[in-house]
Amino acid sequence: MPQPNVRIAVPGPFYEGFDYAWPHDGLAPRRGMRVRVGFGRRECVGLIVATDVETSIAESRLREVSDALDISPVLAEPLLDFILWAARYYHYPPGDAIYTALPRWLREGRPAEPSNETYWQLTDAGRDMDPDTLARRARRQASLLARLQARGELGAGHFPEGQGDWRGGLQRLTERGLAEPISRPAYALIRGHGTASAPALNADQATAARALSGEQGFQTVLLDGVTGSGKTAVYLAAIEDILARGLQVLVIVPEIGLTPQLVDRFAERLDHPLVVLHSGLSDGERLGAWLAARDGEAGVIIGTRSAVFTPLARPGLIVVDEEHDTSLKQQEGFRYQARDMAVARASRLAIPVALGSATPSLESLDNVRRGRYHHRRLPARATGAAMPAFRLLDIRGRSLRHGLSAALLEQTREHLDQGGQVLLFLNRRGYAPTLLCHECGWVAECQRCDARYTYHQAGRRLHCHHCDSAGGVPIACPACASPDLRAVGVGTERLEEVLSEELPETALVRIDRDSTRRKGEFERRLERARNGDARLLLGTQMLAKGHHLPAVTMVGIIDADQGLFGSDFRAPERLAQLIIQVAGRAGRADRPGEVAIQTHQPEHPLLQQLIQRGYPAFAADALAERQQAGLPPFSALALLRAEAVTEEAPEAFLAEAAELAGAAREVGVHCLGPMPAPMPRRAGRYRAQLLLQSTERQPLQRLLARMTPMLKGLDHARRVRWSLDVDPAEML
DNA sequence: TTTACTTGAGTT
DNA sequence: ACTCAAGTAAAT
Repeated sequence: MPQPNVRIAVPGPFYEGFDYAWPHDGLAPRRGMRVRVGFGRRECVGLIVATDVETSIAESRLREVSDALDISPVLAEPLLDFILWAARYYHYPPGDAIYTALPRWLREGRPAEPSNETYWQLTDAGRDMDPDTLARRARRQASLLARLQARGELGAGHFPEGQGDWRGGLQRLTERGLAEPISRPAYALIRGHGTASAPALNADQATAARALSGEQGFQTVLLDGVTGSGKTAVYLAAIEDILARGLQVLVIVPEIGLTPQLVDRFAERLDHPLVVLHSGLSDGERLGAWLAARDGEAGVIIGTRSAVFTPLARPGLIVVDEEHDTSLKQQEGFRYQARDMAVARASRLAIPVALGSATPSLESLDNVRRGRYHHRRLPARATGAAMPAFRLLDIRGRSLRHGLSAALLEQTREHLDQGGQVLLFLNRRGYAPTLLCHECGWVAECQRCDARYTYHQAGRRLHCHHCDSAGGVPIACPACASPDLRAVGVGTERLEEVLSEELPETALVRIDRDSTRRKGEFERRLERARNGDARLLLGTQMLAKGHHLPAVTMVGIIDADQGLFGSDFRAPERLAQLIIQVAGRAGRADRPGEVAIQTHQPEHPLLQQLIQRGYPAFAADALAERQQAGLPPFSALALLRAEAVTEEAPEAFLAEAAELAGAAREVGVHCLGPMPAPMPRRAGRYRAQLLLQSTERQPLQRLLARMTPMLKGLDHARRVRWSLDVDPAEML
């Protein structure tokens, strides 16, 4: 009798599964179960992607599955099919795609069960015992008992690392019969208090929340509301509805930095256990949270982009917050766009999905125009504060004191004098982006990149922001020996120096990656900004994203020009989003805020449109430009990148790939390149790229489906590292 | 002749 | 991706 065969997805660059015989004595194979298989000379953990397979592999060469690792699928069929669909869409090997969706412990073949955690509860005796009556020598036990009585339970999570011998104390309480240890699955649940009451929603918010409560099945709702318009209140109202119906909600947020505030707010409001999924978790916590989502223990799952592949026992709603944010796109390995995957997943699950932003991506706005997404605007500021007034500061021909115009400084002074708080934004850290010899023009350049070194005065170092290499600052010019080396251009470090000279009385806090490197420093500085200790705030985009700074009355953007000249066609969109997001920090309280933007391009039409008529008008114009130029969302792009230590290999590989693309003869697909990457050499490697552009998605997808599996076999394939980026977010 | 590194083929 | 065999370059 022939054995039933299974097809296994194994990790590695394989676009097809591998067939294995299923052992006679084992349980029935099912899709989504993990197996251990011999693969070549090694063993690996793979996933059953098909059963009852008619294999074309000769019986003599067909190997048998070594071990079944699960008695039921770790990935339920709909989720497995969704991941496989995503892998096909991005032309990424399915085995690797499955691996990115699984917690590490499951990839390693550990059982798909939560580990056990021990926690302590009071016994009846412990409940009645007054901690003060414990022996005077047992101070630790008394305090533990008091904490137990206050909290109801204590576990490892309640004690920070290295906080004494709490285990011993609880052990003693156990011996006295006052406490008892309980073992339970470590699901990493955060208990909601459900104490905060629901704020009254205005009409717009209520309509939006109703659209998300799921009666209509799948629909995509673009929640378009300025900062402070109460998007979170809408999420929460919809989430409460969904939870009340016994379903779960998946919330995708762009970055870990934004999570604590959001998690706190959710926990205060919702009377359901929730879990967070982000890169800061230990492997055990991650598995616990993942299983809590899969087994329905958690009502709300809040996570960064990879959470879009989390299993859900009873899916009811997906929320993507800050849907325009670039960090929703994974930039290495499995390069998926989490927002797009959230919409696709919601569609398969027939549940609603909310995309929230004050500055929606042009892609989403276009989907609204095409009738694919519902547009829900939340125009009114829930707090009632007026929108900020914008002002362009023309700095052409003006003398700048280290990048700071007299007008901007003057306006800053006024606001400070009137008791306001001022936020200055400069997206360039370090002291100066260039170190130049005034005598001969020599410039300090990174040896491994086509980039200049940034001069950091704090550490007296030259630092490359692209490859992280660093060097000392030369005392004299290496080319002409002149000692006259000058820092040219402004970074946040220098701006801080200038500001503290100009405004010596003003308490200033700088927030960028350098000043917040120490653990907890970011929170400390943010707190100084929030409580008003610091009157002048200076920072990079770290400061721009999602932090509530209610006292800010003025925002200054030091250099808007970078965004207007950027090589990337999305640069203006990013700049506009940044300006609006930063502006959202201003004027939240009683006084209207002001936003001043320094630029050499005050007549730039997109900039004009943005400040005169707002983001929607800007977006309409920017979309029209995209349509003119045949750029996304009016065409589909895929970018094939290659890099190598030799200069020739990437281009040679891409030339071969271009030939493959041409041979496919897909009408409407254009092949541009090979061309050097915007930064041709980075970290000692030469980089080039090939752009595939198509008016319609379908022919491009067909082309990629045929071409990608052949790339591995190209003559130069082994001489380069290549990657394919479907719907690239940045053209870098 | 031995040993270190590169290159190519193949994984069911 | 990973592993092995075959091939080549340089150390003995």
